Amino acid sequence: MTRVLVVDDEPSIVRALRINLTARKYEVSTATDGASGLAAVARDRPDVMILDLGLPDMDGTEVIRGVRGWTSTPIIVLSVWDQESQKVAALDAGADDYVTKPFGMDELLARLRAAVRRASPAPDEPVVTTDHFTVDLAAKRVIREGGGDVSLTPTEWQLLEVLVRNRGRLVTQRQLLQEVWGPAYETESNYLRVYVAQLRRKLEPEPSRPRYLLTEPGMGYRFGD
Amino acid sequence: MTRVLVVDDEPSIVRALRINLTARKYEVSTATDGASGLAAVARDRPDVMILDLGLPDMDGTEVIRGVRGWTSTPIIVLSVWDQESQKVAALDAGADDYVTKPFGMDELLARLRAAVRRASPAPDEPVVTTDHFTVDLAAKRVIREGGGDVSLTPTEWQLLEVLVRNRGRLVTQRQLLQEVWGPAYETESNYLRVYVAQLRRKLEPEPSRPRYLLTEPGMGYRFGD
DNA sequence: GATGATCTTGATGGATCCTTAACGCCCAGG
DNA sequence: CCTGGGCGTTAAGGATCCATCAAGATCATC
Repeated sequence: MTRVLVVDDEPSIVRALRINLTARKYEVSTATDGASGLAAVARDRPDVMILDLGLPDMDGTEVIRGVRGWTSTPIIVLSVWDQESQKVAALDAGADDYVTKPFGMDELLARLRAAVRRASPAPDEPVVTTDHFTVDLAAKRVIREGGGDVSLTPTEWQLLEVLVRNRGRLVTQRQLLQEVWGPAYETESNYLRVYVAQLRRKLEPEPSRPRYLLTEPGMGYRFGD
Repeated sequence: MTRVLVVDDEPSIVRALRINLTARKYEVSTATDGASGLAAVARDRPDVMILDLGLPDMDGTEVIRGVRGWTSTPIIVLSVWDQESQKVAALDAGADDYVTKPFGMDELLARLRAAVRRASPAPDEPVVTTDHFTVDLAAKRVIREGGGDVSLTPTEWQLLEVLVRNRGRLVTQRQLLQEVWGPAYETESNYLRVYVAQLRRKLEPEPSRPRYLLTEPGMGYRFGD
């Protein structure tokens, strides 16, 4: 069954969507602000997300970016203002489609079907290219600019993968340790230092002056392009 | 590698497309007006064409007709005007798909993939050739360079087939075991070692120093060209 | 039922990787 | 000036994983 997450602060809209979507055999979960919306995406792993841009706590594009950082779940944006700039910002941030309030339920359902259909066949894994190397997440390969493959151990690869999937964003030590080593290792920040150093030796042009694997003192690490 | 021709007179659009497409392993060529666009189709023989309707020198539908005169290369049309009539005209002239600016890159990429997929009835190249042997997936045969068939047992063949179909990509042990032996054998990584060794004896010029059947310690195997 | 090919299973040595601890550096605060 | 915390670096063990070999079990074929 297709899971839909509705994030909107207007109770009447949420109720209308819940009724219509449930009647059409969608599994519906809801949130009423950006923060709990992001949490709901992580928790429920919906197949598609319907997001109101006018939330009380966060800017809509921030929510989109927060979701896009780690999943390609389709996002359909709702907004009352028919402003082209806002539309561009939302789409540039990674939204898949855009519906202006007030909307016809039939149109929304059609776009919902289209979004789910488009997303299902091949959710392309990203390929990240820098000046010095290319990371191919699907092939689990790192190719140095100029030919040679870089061979990474499983742990090195997992760590790099988490950082690359969140590229440009800070990833906390706790999050890295949890995703690579598991929840029991949240405090073993020593592991991070060892493995970040190994990755730097293999990837950075000047390992002692990192350009891609950046330290945020006291916080965590960041993959910067 | 899939070749994409971008015809658009807006430098920012061309740049954005070039960056995104190149990062996803497309080969990109560009043109900034209709006449040079038509010339580029003839010269580069792209696998798919992205065409802006608002070109300075020609009407978009004319460009489409010019291309359709001699090839069925898929055409994805871009336009800033969301007018139903123009959309119909472009599609009637022979365009395959239609995207309204501003567009989401994910959507465009999805439509691009769909267009390429529709255009190529034989999705997989059934023959893979290396310097030392040729694998014919359709005929289920391996021919050594210089004549002579290599005879493989059924299990050896299945294993080779999975690796070759994913050539260049890492295939995890679990995936290999699941596809060759079935879901119940996910942990029998011993089987893999035995059969990879047999394949290496039969295919590799130096079985002890593999060139094609590569081990990724802790993760799986990879067929490298 | 005999034979040969194929598949499973176990054992061994060697290579690779993970963990852990120790040390030095830098910087902020006392 | 000293001290402590966070970070980078290195190296050595122990654990894990891999390649190889060989022998028993299974299967197909006649």
